[in-house]
Amino acid sequence: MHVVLARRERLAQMLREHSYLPLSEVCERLGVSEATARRDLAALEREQAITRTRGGAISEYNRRFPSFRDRLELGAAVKQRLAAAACKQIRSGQVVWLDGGTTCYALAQTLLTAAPTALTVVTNNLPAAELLADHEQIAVHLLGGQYFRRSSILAGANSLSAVKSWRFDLAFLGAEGLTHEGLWNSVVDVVALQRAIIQRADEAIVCLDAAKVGHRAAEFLLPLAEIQHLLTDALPVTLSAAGVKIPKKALLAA
Amino acid sequence: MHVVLARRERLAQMLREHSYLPLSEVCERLGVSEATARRDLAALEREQAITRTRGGAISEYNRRFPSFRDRLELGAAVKQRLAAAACKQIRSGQVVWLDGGTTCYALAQTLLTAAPTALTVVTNNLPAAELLADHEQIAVHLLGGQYFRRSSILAGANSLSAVKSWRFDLAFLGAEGLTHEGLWNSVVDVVALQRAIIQRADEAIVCLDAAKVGHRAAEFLLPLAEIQHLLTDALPVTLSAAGVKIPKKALLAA
DNA sequence: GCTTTTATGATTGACTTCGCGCATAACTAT
DNA sequence: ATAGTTATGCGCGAAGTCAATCATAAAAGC
Repeated sequence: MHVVLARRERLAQMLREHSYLPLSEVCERLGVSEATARRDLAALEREQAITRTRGGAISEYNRRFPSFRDRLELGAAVKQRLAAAACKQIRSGQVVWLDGGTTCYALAQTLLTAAPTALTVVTNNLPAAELLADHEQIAVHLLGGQYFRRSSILAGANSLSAVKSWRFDLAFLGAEGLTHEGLWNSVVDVVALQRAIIQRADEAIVCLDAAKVGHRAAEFLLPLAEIQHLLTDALPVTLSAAGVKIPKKALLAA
Repeated sequence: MHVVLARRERLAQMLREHSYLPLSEVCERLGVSEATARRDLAALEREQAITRTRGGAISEYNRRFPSFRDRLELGAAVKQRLAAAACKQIRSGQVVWLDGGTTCYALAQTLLTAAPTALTVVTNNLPAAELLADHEQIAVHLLGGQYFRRSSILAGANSLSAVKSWRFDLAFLGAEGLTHEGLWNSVVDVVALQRAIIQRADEAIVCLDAAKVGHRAAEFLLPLAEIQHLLTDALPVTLSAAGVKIPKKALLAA
């Protein structure tokens, strides 16, 4: 009873390190027959610890950047439209901040293909960093900080002080909500970081899909008046219905 | 001719993002038949861009932390012995630096299972950070810096200044070579970083497998006299044969 | 100690995936 | 245009994978 749980934990561990293992190797490493290996795999899959594939199993598919992929699917089309619009704001050679969250990740995806010339991207968004690290034209810098696996970002006091050594030409920020009061976000550390970034950026662009208009979150980020640029797919009607008054010149077309 | 290469690039891209795709989805997303999808997969596998599995393909297995896994296999048993010994030096509640490289990654692996109580791990080693981020008892902090995919570490000027906000109880360092002159490493940025870390650590432990004794590398790190602790599987005979004279009390048993 | 429960490994048959060959379609180059 | 090259889709047999069943071995409970 206990020995089997330990073995399964070991298996989950192995998968965590190897990301993919064919069944044959699972058998070999665990020293069990195919049948038992399959049973272990099935058990772990029930616990949502791994994902089975024909002939083996993977773990990273679930484990890495958890919930990130799911959220990414939500409103993917909208986010890509926003990302494409955001991409146009970027000039060659600029130093650009990329915020955490799926909206900014979508921008990273767009950059990867529609990338301009040389660019310095600074981010606390680990999936985005992984993605862009491939690109020859883009130098990727990760901000320091504590690693929060849930949100796949770096944040905390160290991030805050790390920002101080940067100046950004352009900063793309995400947010959880937008009301007549202004912008909202859910995590206090993230809000503090975003404020620091805005201070150090020549231009700050808040990227926000229409679904977030009219919603609050736990932490207040910015009053409306201080939003330099808002990039959204929300219609002017939607914005004014929520009491959000933004000067036209601050609105970027998606 | 061109259209097929573009499609394969798109496929590689898709895999980069999804890490695993079953054949059926590849067909669907590419809008081609199974046969063509297989051919594309086979082509990309020949280019070492992806790894095929029965029923699909993965990319991260190859792409993420490239060469890291390969190096990890080399002398894995030795590295694990070193890691186990290193682990014993760690006390509860300490702030520990974990260097880049596979030797320190092995230490992270050991920590994951044989973990003590609460611990703060600071590192520029991305694979290690990913691995440890799961652990409830371990707070993982990533140092800021430029992301170098080849070595899977963060380094550069920003890392150097980020170190200044830390103090470490314990620092585990890797190195590429050890001669009668002292320690060597291959990358200048890494050496600078290591020096800064040593300055800010109460105790610095250099972890080094026997294969590296007697080898130089491009950059000089530390003279013998300044090595506080050396953790190695090399025999005293081997060390003295290479002219490496280390006080006994500085030598940690592997 | 003996019974009950649980875990394991082998076997079986249904099903899936694989790569090959071939015919057709698309694309190049002269 | 037209001949040659390359890419594509389908069908096939071979090989691989899967879940279910069953007999046996190991553990657990009383």
